[in-house]
Amino acid sequence: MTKQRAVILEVIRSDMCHHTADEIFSLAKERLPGISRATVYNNLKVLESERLIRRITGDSLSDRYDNSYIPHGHMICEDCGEIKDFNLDDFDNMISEAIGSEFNSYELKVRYTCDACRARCGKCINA
Amino acid sequence: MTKQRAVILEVIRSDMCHHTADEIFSLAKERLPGISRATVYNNLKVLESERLIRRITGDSLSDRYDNSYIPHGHMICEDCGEIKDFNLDDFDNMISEAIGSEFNSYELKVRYTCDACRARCGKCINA
DNA sequence: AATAAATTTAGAATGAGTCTAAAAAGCTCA
DNA sequence: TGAGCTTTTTAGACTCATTCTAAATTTATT
Repeated sequence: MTKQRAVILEVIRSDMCHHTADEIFSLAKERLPGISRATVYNNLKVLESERLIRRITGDSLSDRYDNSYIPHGHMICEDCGEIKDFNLDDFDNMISEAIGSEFNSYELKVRYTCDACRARCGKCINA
Repeated sequence: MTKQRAVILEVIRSDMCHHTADEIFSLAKERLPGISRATVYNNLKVLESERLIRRITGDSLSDRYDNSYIPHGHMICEDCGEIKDFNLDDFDNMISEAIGSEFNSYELKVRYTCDACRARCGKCINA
């Protein structure tokens, strides 16, 4: 565990946001000004292979990283882009039954409009 | 509906595979040799906005396209990469309850090892 | 300390997808 | 039909996230 790797892990664990590699790079840079982008990418891979974080794909142009390796649902507001975690009871068993096999992991993304964005009347000039 | 758009839609509908934009471009080119990559990308967007196809992200480097707009699960073998569709009973209601809101769409990907790949003994020389 | 192995770094390279501006094809309605 | 307008297509330039590379540095091992 190099100091770079430790800082990257701390950055990811310091909040519940789902940061992009570039955001993680910027945040890590505040503490290790010399850190390189490649180091961030390298370590994100290592940390995921060590099951300390989880990459989540397809929410935006760039991948994001979750501070938990354990699969769970992500709900994404299509208006403001906010991503929140959620869980489904007994979901692992449901999936196994549905696909007729054990599985390694899953990714579940739900796109919706959050309350705050729904409250805003999209048609108003003052929206 | 231009002839380019029609051919692209036919390519996607002609099988149950989940093709990449580049595969669709190659297949369309067999029928319309002059077709351009940009046209394929443009039309994939148009077709999805018309709810005739669905883009699926994060399975590989490039996005893939599903010949159905209706959300359903994808099971992806981590060994051979094959993607198959599957469904979960009453899943829409489950999600709504879990997130406490209506939603627009979902994406569900399960990574596993398919029977064929599991049958192959990864350690054999003749695998 | 000496050697080997792993990590970091900067910058070049890759590649999916987007953008642009000009040409072509489709519409519309007189 | 055809003049004028809109939409689509095309080729190629461009963007940007990510990967690769090779040299320098750090860490681990004897």
